[in-house]
Amino acid sequence: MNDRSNRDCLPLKALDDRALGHVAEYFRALSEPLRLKILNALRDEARNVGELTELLNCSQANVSKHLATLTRYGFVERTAQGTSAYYKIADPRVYQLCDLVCGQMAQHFASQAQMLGATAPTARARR
Amino acid sequence: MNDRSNRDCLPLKALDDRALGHVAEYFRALSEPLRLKILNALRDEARNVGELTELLNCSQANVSKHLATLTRYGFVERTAQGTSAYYKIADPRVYQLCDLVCGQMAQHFASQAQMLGATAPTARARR
DNA sequence: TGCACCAATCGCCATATAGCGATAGAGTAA
DNA sequence: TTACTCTATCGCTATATGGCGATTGGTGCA
Repeated sequence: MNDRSNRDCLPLKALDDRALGHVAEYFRALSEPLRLKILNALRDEARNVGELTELLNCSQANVSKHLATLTRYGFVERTAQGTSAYYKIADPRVYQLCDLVCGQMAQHFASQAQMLGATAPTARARR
Repeated sequence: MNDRSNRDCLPLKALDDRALGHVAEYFRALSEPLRLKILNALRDEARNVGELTELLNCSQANVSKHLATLTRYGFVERTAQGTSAYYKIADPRVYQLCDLVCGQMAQHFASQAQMLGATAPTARARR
């Protein structure tokens, strides 16, 4: 890996194939609703697996699996405490990502709505 | 803060399940290396499918399919020109997303390396 | 020790999708 | 028209992964 250079940010443009694959994996880690829910639930406070299982209304096995994914990519941190495992947000900047996406989505939907309103009494075209 | 203060950006915290699913889809659209390559190739200029196929060294069918995905989520725009279809970036802010991810990844790797360096004389693990 | 609880992992199934070759369809030039 | 080019789509296979129930492993308590 010839990855010296800037400490905190290589622009996407300069990424080689391997690094680009890592970026893709990073996005993939955020591409599951349940994982986003977990991040949401951890926004203000650390929680253990049982609490998350109850909050998210799904199986404990699933929560554990998704927490493992989030941990692997550095989104959350694990702290053992008795027989429990508490997870907390490791890097709050992940919310910047999500909020940025929300903003772009909102604008995308708005422009789509505008386009539909402007051009189409016969909607459905524009494929 | 349950108010929607900002017009164009609902914070992730306030999203209901459906919207959260959309955010996840958005991230998923960016979770394929080939799609990121396409966005990279379109960073400075519009290109048609044939050009992209050659640049990315993969099948034309794949390029078309991925372009359809990127179009569906509003990342690129299609312009027919003769028998060709030219694609260009629709919202340059997607690069903000990618660069943000790159920065977070870099920091993540750095802290991992530091952790390994502190605890492990056997380097090479790096991941 | 034995029991109770919690979390992580295993095996399995169902689904989604990236990739491929082949083909259809639209546009252009002869 | 016919022939050619370019793109989009179809059918298919292989792979990845989310979800589930069951199990294992670890910790604390009686």
